Amino acid sequence: MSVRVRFAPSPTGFLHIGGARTALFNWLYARHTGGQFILRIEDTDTARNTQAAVDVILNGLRWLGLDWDEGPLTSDATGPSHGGRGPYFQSQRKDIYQRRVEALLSRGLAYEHDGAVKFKMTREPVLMDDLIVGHVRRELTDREAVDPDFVIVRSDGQPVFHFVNVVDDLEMGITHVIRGEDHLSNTAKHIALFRAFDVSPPKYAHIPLILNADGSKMSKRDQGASLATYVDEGYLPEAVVNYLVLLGWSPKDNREILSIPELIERFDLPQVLRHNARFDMAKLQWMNGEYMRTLPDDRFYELCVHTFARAGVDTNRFPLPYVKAALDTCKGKLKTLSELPGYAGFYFNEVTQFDAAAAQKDFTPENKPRLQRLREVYAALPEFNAAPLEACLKSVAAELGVKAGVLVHPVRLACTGKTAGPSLYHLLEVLGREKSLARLDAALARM
RNA sequence: GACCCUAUCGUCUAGUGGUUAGGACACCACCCUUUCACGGUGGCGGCCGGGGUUCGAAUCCCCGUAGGGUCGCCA
Repeated sequence: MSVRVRFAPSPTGFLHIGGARTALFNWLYARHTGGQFILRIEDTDTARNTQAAVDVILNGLRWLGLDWDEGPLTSDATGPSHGGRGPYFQSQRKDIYQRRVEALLSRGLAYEHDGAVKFKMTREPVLMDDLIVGHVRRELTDREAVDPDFVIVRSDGQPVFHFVNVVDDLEMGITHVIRGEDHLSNTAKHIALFRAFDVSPPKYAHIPLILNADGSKMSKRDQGASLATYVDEGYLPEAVVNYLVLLGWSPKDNREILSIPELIERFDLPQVLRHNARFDMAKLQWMNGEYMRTLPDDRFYELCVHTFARAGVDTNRFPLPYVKAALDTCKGKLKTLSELPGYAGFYFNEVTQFDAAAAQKDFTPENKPRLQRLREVYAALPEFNAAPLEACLKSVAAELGVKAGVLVHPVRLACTGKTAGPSLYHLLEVLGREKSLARLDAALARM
């Protein structure tokens, strides 16, 4: 029997990073086994479920590169979809739920109570055999001992989560339910429901949760809880995917940077850990830097141009070769794209602000004649290229009897406004003689 | 309160009875580079506690403790 897994988010307006990982694990399992990955939208909460909220989910999955074999094609609940087990929006499946409720009612497995419909839950402990957690014997809690039955249809006619979730998994032929461990206790209810329908439940695999850095539960409000944060802050989807998969899963051989094809080949449920993991932003940053460094040039340019555009810098005003040359000096030096405008903005904007502490130290009266001398030499340089620029600076330093750093630091500050940035000689070459000398002059005027 | 899950460096993890407890991120030092980043070398740092079982426990069992989850006419 072919594997069928699903990701069934509720469109609340954002995609939780934990949800993204759940989707990833499901997707990887489907791809690993040659099965189907199904996307189902649990939009029963009509009050807050909007089409825009569905787009957040669809776009988030697309950004991560998690394509679904069955599910909606657009965020329109009544719109087109892929697959023969639709509709894939719960809001469009009311008659299916209705039929299932009636079936339970007619067989005496559910009953009406205060206008709602309650399911007759088993009084016995439920045994589960989880692919990750193992054997679990779920006893009734004290509250459940008083009344184990639970509502499956509210008095307003709306079926509840536990019910629709099970009915859909059943109708859609889901074979493996891979979801967060927060659902482990509820699984007893779900298993009982499957049995009431005379079908054997799917296999369950409960994955550990992602916690905040301090070990507390990661909720919507917490920094970094939304996938959008990583999109906005210039992370690469491949880095996010790689980082996420390592939270609760291990390839067991000390390797950490793994490509998607490698992940698909190696991912499996038995290697999923049982304990929760804390989110470590520093490690994600490191990993993002690793991916940034190996990005193909064209994609790097494209991402950089977008990043500048979002920061209000239109790089299209500059000749393409200039833009590319400028970006080439940044390649491999950034951990995230969001650092780019601050790192290389000087290529596209005038430098009006200088690092205060550095200016105090470098823009001094005694440095003025030194910089003036270097300016003269640079002005007369036949070729304004990195190699001669470096050689010249060094010979001027020697002539002046100072270390190269004495000239390097003020020049960098004058041309970029910062103390850190691309290789000095290469950035001067890209900037060109005219701009470089103008910036030197502006700095000299301040000394 | 009840029920369920979990527990190795600060963090992510390897480890399934015998290892000097390994790797990665972070941190520190040095090298490379007169910026930053990368890279290289070295360092710091861990089996939650207590009982068992065993010739021998990070590994198995029990009890604590701690963290997380669930007990809704939320999903």
